[in-house]
Amino acid sequence: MAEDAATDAASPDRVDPRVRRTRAAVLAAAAEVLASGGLGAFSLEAVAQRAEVARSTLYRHWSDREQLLVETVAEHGPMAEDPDTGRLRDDLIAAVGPFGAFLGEAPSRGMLLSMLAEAAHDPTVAAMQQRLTEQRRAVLRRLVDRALARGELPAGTDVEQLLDDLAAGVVHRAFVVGAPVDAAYLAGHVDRFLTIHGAGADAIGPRGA
Amino acid sequence: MAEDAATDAASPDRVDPRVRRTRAAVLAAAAEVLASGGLGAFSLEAVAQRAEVARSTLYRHWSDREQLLVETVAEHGPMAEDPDTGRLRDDLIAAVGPFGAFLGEAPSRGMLLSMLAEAAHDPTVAAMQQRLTEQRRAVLRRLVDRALARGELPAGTDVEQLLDDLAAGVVHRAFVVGAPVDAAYLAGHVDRFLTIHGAGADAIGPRGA
DNA sequence: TGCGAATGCGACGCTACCGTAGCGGAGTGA
DNA sequence: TCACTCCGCTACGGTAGCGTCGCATTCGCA
Repeated sequence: MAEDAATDAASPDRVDPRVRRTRAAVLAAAAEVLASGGLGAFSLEAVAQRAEVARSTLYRHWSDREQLLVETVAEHGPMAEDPDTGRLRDDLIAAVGPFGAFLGEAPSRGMLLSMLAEAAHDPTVAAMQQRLTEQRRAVLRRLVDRALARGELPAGTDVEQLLDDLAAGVVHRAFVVGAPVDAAYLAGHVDRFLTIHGAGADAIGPRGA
Repeated sequence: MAEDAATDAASPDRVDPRVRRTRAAVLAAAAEVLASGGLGAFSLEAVAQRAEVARSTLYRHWSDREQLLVETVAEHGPMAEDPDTGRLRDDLIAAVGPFGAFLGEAPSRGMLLSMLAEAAHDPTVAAMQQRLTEQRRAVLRRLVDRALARGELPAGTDVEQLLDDLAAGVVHRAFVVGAPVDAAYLAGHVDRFLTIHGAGADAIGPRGA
């Protein structure tokens, strides 16, 4: 399936540039379609047209609609970095920022919601969704663990609870309130939860404040 | 449209029991279809079959698919009571409990997610969704205001923030974690946020504890 | 320049669903 | 009982999307 190009020669990294181009264009187009029109608009016809690619070409790279949907969503999963500014607050803002901006916009929010909705009755999508969530969470957990080791947080801190609180606020704001997850919100949100979880006063607010 | 039966006679409440039965059966079936298969499975064919009703009958009560979808979702919106136990904690648990149980189950969770996904690119659904959310929020706001008047919460309490925190936790647990919003979770969640928001010690935990 | 692979194009049959229509039967209320 | 309303059934034309196929064309690479 996906390793067709990798098995035909001794150099597995060599991929026909046409293939690379086509796949990239299609996946980008698929994400756009999903974002703007939701699952209902996600037809191979629409994707092909947007990608300026023949519909038959899609079947040369993905076995069916489901396959393309899954891979499209998987592309837009991680969205988290692993900054190391030496200060938990700034690490969190740097890590969550891009992802928050992403799902704070209506189109991408629609895409993630479509995925969550699909996951509710499709084990394949649900498993992938679970995997992506854990992936993002792992990044944040690393940041928090480092801060804990530095003594920025009390020794008995419930890390999982902290991560839940952090994610809950962002998710609620994006999905329910429908407001942008911008820098100002994020800073306030992070500060609030650092306070709640007993971070020292010097760990909260803009650095040096 | 909907007031056909109401305008034909002097007694506006009288509705042909056959109509009442049919509408109820269809709306229930529609909710089931939406919950189990998501938006993709929400065809009039499927709804009619599940409701054990002729497809043509649907067109006698709803103008089109969209109409039926909106009314189906609107039926399952409020889900909030207005208990008055005299204690905020118990009020909140009583009010959120049924709704939490509803969206904690996979099928109904799927239904709400489908609606949210649709709302992301359909103004009609978005408006309705917004209305339902505010409706639920208003119930909770009333409880909190009462508690504030009773002195259960500090005078300067940020009520909207409290409501956000409450909703955020529930939404995150149901939609992202995918865990049931049961009584045990809810009690812990409410207690945590009452503590955070500075409620007196006697306002937290099981009554009398 | 020439070979092979990837793509474009158009067509095919198939399925599912939409929205409409008309007729006969059955339930409802006076 | 009788008129009226609602419903089941069947069929229709139309649209949209799926997945497949064969052939011509273009592109990448040696």
